[in-house]
Amino acid sequence: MTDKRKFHTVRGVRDILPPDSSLWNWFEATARDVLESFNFREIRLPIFEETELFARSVGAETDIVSKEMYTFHDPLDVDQAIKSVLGHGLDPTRAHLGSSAPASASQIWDFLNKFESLTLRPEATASVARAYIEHGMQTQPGLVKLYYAGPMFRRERPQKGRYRQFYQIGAEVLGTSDHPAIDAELIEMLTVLLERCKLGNWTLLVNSIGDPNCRPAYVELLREELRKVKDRLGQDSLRRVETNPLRVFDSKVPEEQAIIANLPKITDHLCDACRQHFDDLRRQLDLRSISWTHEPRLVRGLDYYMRTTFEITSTHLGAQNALAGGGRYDGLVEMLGGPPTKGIGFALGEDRFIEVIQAAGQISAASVGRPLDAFIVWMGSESYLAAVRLARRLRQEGLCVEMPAQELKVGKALNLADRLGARHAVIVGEEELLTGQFSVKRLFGRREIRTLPGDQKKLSEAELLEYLRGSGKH
RNA sequence: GUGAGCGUAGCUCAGUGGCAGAGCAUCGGACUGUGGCUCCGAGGGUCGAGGGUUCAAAUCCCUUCGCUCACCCCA
Repeated sequence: MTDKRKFHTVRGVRDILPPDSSLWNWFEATARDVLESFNFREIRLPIFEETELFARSVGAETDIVSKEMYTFHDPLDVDQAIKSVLGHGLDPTRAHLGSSAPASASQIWDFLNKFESLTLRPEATASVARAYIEHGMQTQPGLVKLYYAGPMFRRERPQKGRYRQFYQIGAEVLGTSDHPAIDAELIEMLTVLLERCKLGNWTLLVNSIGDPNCRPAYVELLREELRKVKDRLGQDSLRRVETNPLRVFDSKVPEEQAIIANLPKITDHLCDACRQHFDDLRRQLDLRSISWTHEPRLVRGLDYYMRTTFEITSTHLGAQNALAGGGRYDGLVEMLGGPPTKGIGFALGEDRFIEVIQAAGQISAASVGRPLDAFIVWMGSESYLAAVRLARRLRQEGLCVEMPAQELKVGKALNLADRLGARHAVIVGEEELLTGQFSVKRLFGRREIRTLPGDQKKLSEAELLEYLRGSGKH
């Protein structure tokens, strides 16, 4: 008896199939090209890290860390941990309590959590900071400019533009300088990528959320103001007044919008240094002809952000309309045990970029995918050998070639070539073996005008190569 | 975690108490050295799953699972 159960992807993750994968590959290649043109270099990072890294950098109280991470324990490590405890004559199920009471499952879990706890990365800035410290990159000349690409994991309910395994490309600038020109150039880089993707319907939002000098006082002010109107706030906002007043700005409750609009703006309460930095940033954007909108409500969710925050939004997406977001995080590296370091970066959502590129319709999988240059039609065992050799030769020359494994009737073969989207059919049969000339037939797509006859010519192998290479470019 | 909508063939869907259907797609034939068109045919289903009502359930009721969108939050 075989189990007939069908396997399927788990919630929130998905397969990316051809032809869509062509568009993904194009996008990634384009992004790499743009980022490297700004002298960013790729850093390849692990998919999982110590849980503690994310807890410390992203913030233990954030949604990401408190409820969205995929955390697990390496069985070997757990085994070792238990043995080491037993070796000290301790019962692992009781040792943590210091009493003889049996431990509950959750207490045991908490105990094991003290040992190697690993987490699938929910974002990658923490990993970059870790790598920067681990490899002593502060000794490198100039700024350290890195980019990464790959999947991230967050356990959220999926919806349009949001997945549990999603893909990000991010760029980070680390070093001793926090000059606003760095921030502006990073944003400029994003706009170049948007142009390369032929996207028009996007908006750049910028803000400054101050630094440890000025933000605490502002947060307190905000809390005071919110308490005055607390009877008009919803449950979510009410809770945030105490936990994290800045988050009230994220509320989408219609009744609260008027209240939010009247709240004091953080940019009116920046210290001199932060104000200067924000003013300079906007000047730097202006001199690059990048249009921006000051969005005082833009407060990013991760604890490590300070001063500059920015976001690119698109009208083509649903509720999850952020294509990319980022900001400055000057204290992060030091907080993780590294040298005092300035830093800024962004992450862009590949899933969302692809969505918007498809909606814009300027670039498609069909237009960037690799075409099938030739389909080889062969007849009889003698022509098969010649066909195999021809296929190898054409492929060596960089052409994409398909050849049926079994002999097909000519009509069938051409029909298949057509449906596969081949640009040419090359016929190898008795006649061609005798003359040394291959019959090449130009194929037209199913949608093209049918009255055009496929022009057919007889060419030697050398001529054939030339012909296929020449007509491949359009 | 919460709410709403939706689950019938590979895809898009019709069928609202009486034999499980259509279009597209796939495969074969008409058509053994020349494609798209046309025509003919075939395969493909636990009607998401489980239970209940009924002579009879894809259809009505209950439960459950899944998907989608939205909230929360973020890329």
